[in-house]
Amino acid sequence: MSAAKTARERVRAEMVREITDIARTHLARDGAAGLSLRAIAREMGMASSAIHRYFPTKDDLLTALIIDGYNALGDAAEASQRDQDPTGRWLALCHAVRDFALGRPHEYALLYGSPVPGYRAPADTVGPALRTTLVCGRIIADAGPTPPDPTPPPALLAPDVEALRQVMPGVSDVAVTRAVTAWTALFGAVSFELFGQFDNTITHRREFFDHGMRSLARYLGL
Amino acid sequence: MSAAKTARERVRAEMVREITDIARTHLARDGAAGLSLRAIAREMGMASSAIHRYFPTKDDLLTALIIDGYNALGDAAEASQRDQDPTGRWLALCHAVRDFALGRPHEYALLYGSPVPGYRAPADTVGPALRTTLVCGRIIADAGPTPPDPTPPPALLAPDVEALRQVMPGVSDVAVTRAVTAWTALFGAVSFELFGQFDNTITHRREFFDHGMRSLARYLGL
DNA sequence: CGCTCGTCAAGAGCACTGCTCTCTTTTCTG
DNA sequence: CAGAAAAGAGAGCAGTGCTCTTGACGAGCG
Repeated sequence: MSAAKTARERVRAEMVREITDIARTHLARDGAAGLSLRAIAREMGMASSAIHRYFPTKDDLLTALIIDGYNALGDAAEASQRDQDPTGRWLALCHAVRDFALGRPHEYALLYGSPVPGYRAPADTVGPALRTTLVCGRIIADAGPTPPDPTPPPALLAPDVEALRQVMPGVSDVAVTRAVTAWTALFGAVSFELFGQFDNTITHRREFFDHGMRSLARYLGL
Repeated sequence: MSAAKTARERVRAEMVREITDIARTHLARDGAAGLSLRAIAREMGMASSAIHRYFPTKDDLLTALIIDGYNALGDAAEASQRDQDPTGRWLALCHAVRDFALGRPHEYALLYGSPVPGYRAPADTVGPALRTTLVCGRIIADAGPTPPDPTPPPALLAPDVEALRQVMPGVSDVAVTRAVTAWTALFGAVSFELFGQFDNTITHRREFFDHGMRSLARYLGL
């Protein structure tokens, strides 16, 4: 009964798909703020008011695009995990994230840039968003023990570390916090490159990124 | 001859100041996309068209706000450098950046978040933007030699490293690339916290950040 | 002093936007 | 087949950035 929907429901799903497809095209061309429901409706040959039947609000459309974006990045991140060497897996993940960001910059900005003002991410986005994080967690968990750190995390952070350990079971406190730092460093590097902070400074972007991520792999004890 | 401007020029400068002040208020309340030239003009009791005499375009207003923002962050970064211990200076810088971001989130987003679509930063912004980076460079340069890294940067990166050494004279190749990685990690951590990636995950944000930055200090060999 | 010219403010107007409301048409269902 | 539900269309509201034209004001020059 899942595939045998009524004709109405099938055409509705098709409309939703067409709307998001066109929206993605416009997003890639003009960025998030350039998204216009009226322009999408125009391109589809329908009245501007009719599009609100499918996405009551522009935020709803953005949410759909964000979920799709997280899933696309999650797909890429998971697909990158073919190697068995932890360092190789980490590097593959890093480059998967970077390639996604460079290939679909506006979509990446939607996910990891400043949130669109007035927009509050609903709960539906956290699941897809977690997929990429889980890939990282698995790498850390599979890599085994990490060299001891001279200053372990303070006791105050114990509950947070415990919660984070859910995505990387069996990992030491030190490795958990280092993983978070490396994780933020990865997205910091990608965002800096994408948002122009490296303009007029770093020319060999890919090599620089690769070198930095290798350095972080050692920092992680991989 | 710098202070003794004509009366017209003085009132003009005052108008520009008032516009940017009101704009900053609106920015803090509604974010960058919520900025409205008409709303600012309304609050000043002037016609919406008159504001274009001072800022021909919305982008020009944004540029002014961005330059002010970089300078405010640069002030905070420089003011944080009282300590003599390299690790202390690094931590002070990190917390200065984080405090700025938490205190003026929309302004931080303007500087380090996704660029406003269609907006291209003019050259006037790179000078103020560099101030904060220079603080970091001085810390690294003052700290002295770094422990050797098993894998130095590839030869291809030599020119980039050389260019980066301008902001941290006398620093080894390894330390230069590590500094960039730590630098991106700092802003990655701040952006993740500010843009909600740590929601429902990390509760003791300040302590977690502090611990991560301390770990990066050791990574930097401070 | 008078006159011109640059600056500034104001108003109307254009082309957009998101969103709502009403009305009609189409489609599914009991 | 008739009624209900869903979808489309159009008009309209309030808002936006930006332009153009029209007047007023003041500073500098002959």
